[in-house]
Amino acid sequence: MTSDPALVERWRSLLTSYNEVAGHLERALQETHGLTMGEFETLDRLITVTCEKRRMQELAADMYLSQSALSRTVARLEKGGLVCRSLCEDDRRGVFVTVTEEGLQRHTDARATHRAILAEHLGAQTTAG
Amino acid sequence: MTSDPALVERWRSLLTSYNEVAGHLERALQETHGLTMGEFETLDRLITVTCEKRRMQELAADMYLSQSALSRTVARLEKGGLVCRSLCEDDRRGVFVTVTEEGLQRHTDARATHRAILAEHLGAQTTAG
DNA sequence: AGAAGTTACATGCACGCGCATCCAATGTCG
DNA sequence: CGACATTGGATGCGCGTGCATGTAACTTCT
Repeated sequence: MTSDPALVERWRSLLTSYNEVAGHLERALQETHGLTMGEFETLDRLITVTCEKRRMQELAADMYLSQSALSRTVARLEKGGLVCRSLCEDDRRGVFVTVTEEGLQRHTDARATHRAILAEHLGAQTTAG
Repeated sequence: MTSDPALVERWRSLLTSYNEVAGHLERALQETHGLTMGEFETLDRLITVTCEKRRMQELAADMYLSQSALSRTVARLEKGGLVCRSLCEDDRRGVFVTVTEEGLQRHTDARATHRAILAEHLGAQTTAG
């Protein structure tokens, strides 16, 4: 119970797989599209969703980024012209995030890289490297 | 081919699982034993192995940490008295890393926390949360 | 309405990371 | 032996993160 080697094994696999893929993904996205993995994932979440505007907290709930990390990530994306932050009138604490056309374009470009890296480094190992 | 939603799905699962577990693990290890996840994993590698001494690069190859990250991690562990760095006489560029008794003790303590967190946050989800 | 509590996001701070680079010790070749 | 490339590891630097906190906008309770 307390000594469950299989569990540790699974964790090491997860750790290895994650770092393998994340490392390559981060590098590839960065040097090809100037995007952090978190930035790409954020764009991805923003675009995948049906409604065009999303509030920060919805985004945060959807993904793994902490609230502060998301805040800064969106700030960076906005600074790069990839998204817009606009005030929510219903609840003026809230912030809506919208993808700009440039953001959409960048995401589309980056998606190719993304898929390629996944295929290369995640496709090989069936379940756990 | 280029559009393989299953692959992306797997990646998102991996991402979510990893961050879920890693987050809790990091916090738990930190506040209970004053160890980073990387520090714990390093100790773990050092101890699991049969031979008592390990060279930096062997360690690095075994785990996901980059060379620089490992260097600093070991430096921190040494500063905390958990490992010792000793020169390798055969190749005086090399550095041997040895776990001290205190390091062994700390690892044993932390292992319990480690297992508990894994059971709690990795045991629940069968393959991919 | 006014005070106290809660929620949404931003920000100061310290920290670990990767990359590029530096330094010392080997190895190679003429 | 001396010059050049290579390897093992340490370190300067910039960056993204989480935690704790700050600020503004709701909410609740009296």
